[in-house]
Amino acid sequence: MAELLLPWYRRCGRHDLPWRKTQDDYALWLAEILLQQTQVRTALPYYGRLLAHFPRWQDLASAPLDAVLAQWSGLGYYARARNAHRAAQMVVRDHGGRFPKDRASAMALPGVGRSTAAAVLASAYGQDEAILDANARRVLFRTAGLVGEPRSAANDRRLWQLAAMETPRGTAHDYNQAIQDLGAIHCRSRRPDCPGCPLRPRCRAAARPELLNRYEQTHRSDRPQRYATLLLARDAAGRVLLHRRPEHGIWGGLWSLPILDASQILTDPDQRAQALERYASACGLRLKAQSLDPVRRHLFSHFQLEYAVLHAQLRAEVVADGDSGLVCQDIGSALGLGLPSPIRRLLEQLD
DNA sequence: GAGTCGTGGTT
DNA sequence: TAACCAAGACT
Repeated sequence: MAELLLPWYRRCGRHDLPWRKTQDDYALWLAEILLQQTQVRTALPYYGRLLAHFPRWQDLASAPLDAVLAQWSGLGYYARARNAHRAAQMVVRDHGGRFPKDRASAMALPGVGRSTAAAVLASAYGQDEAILDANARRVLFRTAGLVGEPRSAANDRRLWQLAAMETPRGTAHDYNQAIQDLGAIHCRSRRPDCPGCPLRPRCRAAARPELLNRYEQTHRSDRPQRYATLLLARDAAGRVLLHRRPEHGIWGGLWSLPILDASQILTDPDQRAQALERYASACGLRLKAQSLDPVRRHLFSHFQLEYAVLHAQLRAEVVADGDSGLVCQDIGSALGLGLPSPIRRLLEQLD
C-alpha cells in the first residue's frame, strides 16, 4: 500500500496544512489533540489561535485553565482542553519539556491514546509508528474487504495488525499523512471516489461494490430528549450572571447561564416565580422574573436539549467569588470567557 | 462493551 | 427537517 500511496501523496496530498510545515513536538501534539473527532476545517482556526496564545509547552502549562478554556470555547469535547493543560504540565515537569519518546510514556499523558501517541511519535521523531484513526480505519477496512462493525473488538485487533503491517519503515510519518488524506479525498465515508483512487488495484471493496456499503458505524441509539430552563439575569448596568459548570460532565469547567430547572421548561409563570425565588434565596440574590424566551434546541452527541431562557432583573451586587462559581460580568468581558457555543450565541445577540 | 463527551458541515 | 458523523479518549 505504501508504494501506491506515497507517490499519490506527494502529488495530491494536503501539504498546505499548517501542522505539516513544522517539526515542533508541541505543535504536532497540539494538532493531534485538536483533530480528535474534529474535522480539519473546524480545527484550523483553533490551531492558529492556541499556538499564538500558548506557543510552547511552558506557556500552556503555566496558563490558568480558564485561559485555555477561553481559547477552546466553541470547539467542543472540553475534556481535551483540561487533559491538554495537565499533559503540558506533566511534559514540563517529568519529561524535560519534550514530548516523551516512547509509546508507554506518551500514552500515560492524559488525552493521548494509542493512535494520538503514534501520530506524534512518527511526525515529531520519525518513529515507525502506525496510526489507526477514522481515516486509516476506513481505508484498511475497505481495502482488506472486512465485514461487520469497524469498531468491534475483532475488527479492531485485525485493523491494528493491518496498520502495523502496511506502515513502511523510515517513512511512517508520510505514510500516516497519506492514508489520512486518502480517507478525506477518495475513501470518504459516504460517496467514496474509487475511480481516481490510487489503491483501487489492491482494494477488495472497489472490486466488489457491495462491500463498499458495508462500512457502517455502530448504530447510534436514539438521542433521549431532555429539557431545561436557563436563567439570564442582568443587573441595572446590563451585566449578566454566569455560573461555572462542574469540572466533570457536559460543558465541564465552562461558564454558562445558571440552570433554573434541569429537567423541564417552566412554562407556568407561577412555577417560574417559585423556582426563581428558591434560586435567589439559595444564592443570596434578589431577582425579579421578566419574560420567557421561545423554546430553543441544542443537539449534543448523546442527547437533545430543549430549553427556554428566563430573563430576570438582578438587584443585588454579586461579588465574583470562586467558591460559589458565580460571576457577574458585562457582555464584552463575558464573551472573553470559556463559553459553550449556544451560550456564546445567546450573549452575542444581546450585544 | 457501553456510555460520556460538542460542534458544525453535509446529505 | 433529520440523520449522519469527523485526525478518539476515558470511565
